[in-house]
Amino acid sequence: MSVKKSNIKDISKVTGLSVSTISRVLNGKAKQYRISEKTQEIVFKVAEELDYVPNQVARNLKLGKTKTIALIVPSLSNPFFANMAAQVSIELQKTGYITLISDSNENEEIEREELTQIVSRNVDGILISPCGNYGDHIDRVRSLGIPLVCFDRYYANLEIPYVSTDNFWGASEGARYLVEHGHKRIACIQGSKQSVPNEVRRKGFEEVMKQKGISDFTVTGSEFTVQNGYTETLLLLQKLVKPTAIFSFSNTIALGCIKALKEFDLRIPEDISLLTFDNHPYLDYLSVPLTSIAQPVNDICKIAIKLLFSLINKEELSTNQVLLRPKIILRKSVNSIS
Amino acid sequence: MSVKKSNIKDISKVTGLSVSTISRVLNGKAKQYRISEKTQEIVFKVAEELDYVPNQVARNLKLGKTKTIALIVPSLSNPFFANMAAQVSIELQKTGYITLISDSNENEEIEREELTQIVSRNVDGILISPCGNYGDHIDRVRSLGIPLVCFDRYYANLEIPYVSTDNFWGASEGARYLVEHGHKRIACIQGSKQSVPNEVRRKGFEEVMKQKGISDFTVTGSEFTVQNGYTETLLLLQKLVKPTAIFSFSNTIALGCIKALKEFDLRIPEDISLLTFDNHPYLDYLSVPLTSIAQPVNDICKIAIKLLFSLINKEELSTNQVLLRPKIILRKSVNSIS
DNA sequence: CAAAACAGAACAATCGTTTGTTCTGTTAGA
DNA sequence: TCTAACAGAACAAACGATTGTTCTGTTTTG
Repeated sequence: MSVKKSNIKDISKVTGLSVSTISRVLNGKAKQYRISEKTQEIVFKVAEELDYVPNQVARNLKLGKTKTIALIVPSLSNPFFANMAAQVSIELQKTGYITLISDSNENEEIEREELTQIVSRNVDGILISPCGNYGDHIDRVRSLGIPLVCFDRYYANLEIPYVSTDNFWGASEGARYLVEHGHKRIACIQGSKQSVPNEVRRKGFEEVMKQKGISDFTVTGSEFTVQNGYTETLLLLQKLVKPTAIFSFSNTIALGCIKALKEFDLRIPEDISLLTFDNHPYLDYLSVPLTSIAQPVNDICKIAIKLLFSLINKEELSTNQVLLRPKIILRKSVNSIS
Repeated sequence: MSVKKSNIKDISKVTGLSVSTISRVLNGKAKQYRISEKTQEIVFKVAEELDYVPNQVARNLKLGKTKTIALIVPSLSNPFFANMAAQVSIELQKTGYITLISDSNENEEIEREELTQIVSRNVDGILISPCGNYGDHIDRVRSLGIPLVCFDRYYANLEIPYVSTDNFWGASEGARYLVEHGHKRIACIQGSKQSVPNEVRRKGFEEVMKQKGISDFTVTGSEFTVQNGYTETLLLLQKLVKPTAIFSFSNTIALGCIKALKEFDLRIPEDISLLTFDNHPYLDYLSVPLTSIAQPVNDICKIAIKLLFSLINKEELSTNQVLLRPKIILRKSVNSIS
């Protein structure tokens, strides 16, 4: 029943040729080492017959390359990162690479452990959306000479290449959009303060509030979760004077908002407007289609991969810190008020 | 800048001990090979100092084990599989395993290639939700002695262990639920006919139609996609006599239904009822919360992993083909009609 | 015709571990 | 005092590939 996998030695035994010759033929180095056509044919034929597939583990040990990229995200169940993972996996597939995946569960400790695991597996490169405040473990990996690119989340103070959304611009645009629609009492519900994108968004938002001379705004919240959106919205609704618009910093937070608003029988956008970061196919089908600031997920992935491969190939990077502008997708959750 | 990773030889050089001794200490086999306490201390200390992490690739080559599990799904961007992936990744993490992920993109050819890649990497086990009609490539992997478990989708005719939803029961219950709410014209929109779950669901549905003496039903559609749901719903709405209820076989299909219904200004459930397979956090927030047949994703993952580890540990399996009952989550998309 | 040149393939070291076996002292027993 | 027993550690062969080097004939050249 259990047919053992065949290896290069099996081919050697069957053909009577040495393993080195076989290896060379199979790696297309026949010309270079002047191996005869006839020998090549034999090798290919027998390899085929034996259903030979090179043992990558052995190959990797010798070559120091694994044709493997690791992807570390804070939460695979978050559609945003799931999409990233899908993209990356499919993109890497095309180049013969395979993807190791790790969900750090927004836990820096786990992230550290997984990173160690991954490094010990000699991956050729790492794509990571780190979840913590400190990047020392990441920087150590980089100083080990392992190509690494951050995406979405990053460390502004470290010299680690990253690709992310221009969150300042996005948040500014979002804030302006609200203000220009007449909103003067705006509540922002943010995510994790440990996350650079969150901080940048907050700054962008606050900057516009200042520019526009709006003082009646709040920034609350602490996590990129439905629960956080729900809780913070409930708190907002307890206030005597309610905000006219909520600016949510993630799709998950927005869901929480919707839930809370529904419980209070408040309509979007008639009673309160809602603008959120992150796009998702579902947004079109919600009770009220949400106007959202769509991050260029595709481009972020593609560029992150491109940078990573540049590092792997030891090419010079012209830029290694990239910010891409998001796009505001207008739906129906923001009302014009006078 | 680039500090090289240290290996067991470096420790050997620093301590003056042989690599075998160091390996034994580090693997907790000191007692067994009577290595003195003092020597152990030295080894641990130096290993720590050198920031030593064993090279898994070398270890794997020697041991034939990689502490790696591969997960192959038809589409990571489908929330259903993304959730699976998140679950699996986190679950495996706990046992020191790491997850290789592959998105076959509903393409059997890609699935084959990825499978080859994965096998060549000596993974310890494979979890797969196969996307094709034929399981020969899967069976070949199994006959290679590589532990493999199918989940969600499987091959009923092959002796490959699987864990899935009791789709017959789920579809029957769903169908009964509709009939008992007075529906007599029911349109079923199915997904891929290549998928066993789809076929089983269809049979469950048709069985109930027969039992209940309902002849005015249809089964159409061909893909688990939004587009398919959209198209098929549009077609249904062209008919002179429209169905009173639509039974969608996936969350993606349901989204397509909603889109089409919206375009026709039809309300759910007043004008037409909608029942769907798959649950998702978003379903609660849709314009009308969808009543759904929730697959026990968590349990499927846990059991699939359990089976896989049984295979890995060469334990006897009492059962290796498991079907778990889904749960109908009542929301508001199905109307009672008289 | 001897030596050089070359074609064609084998040899052997290596990657970083693990592990069965062997080696070297010291201690205990007779 | 001699040997057996044992503690403590080193040796060396794998695992399956890759690759610089060497080997063996045959052909070409002067």
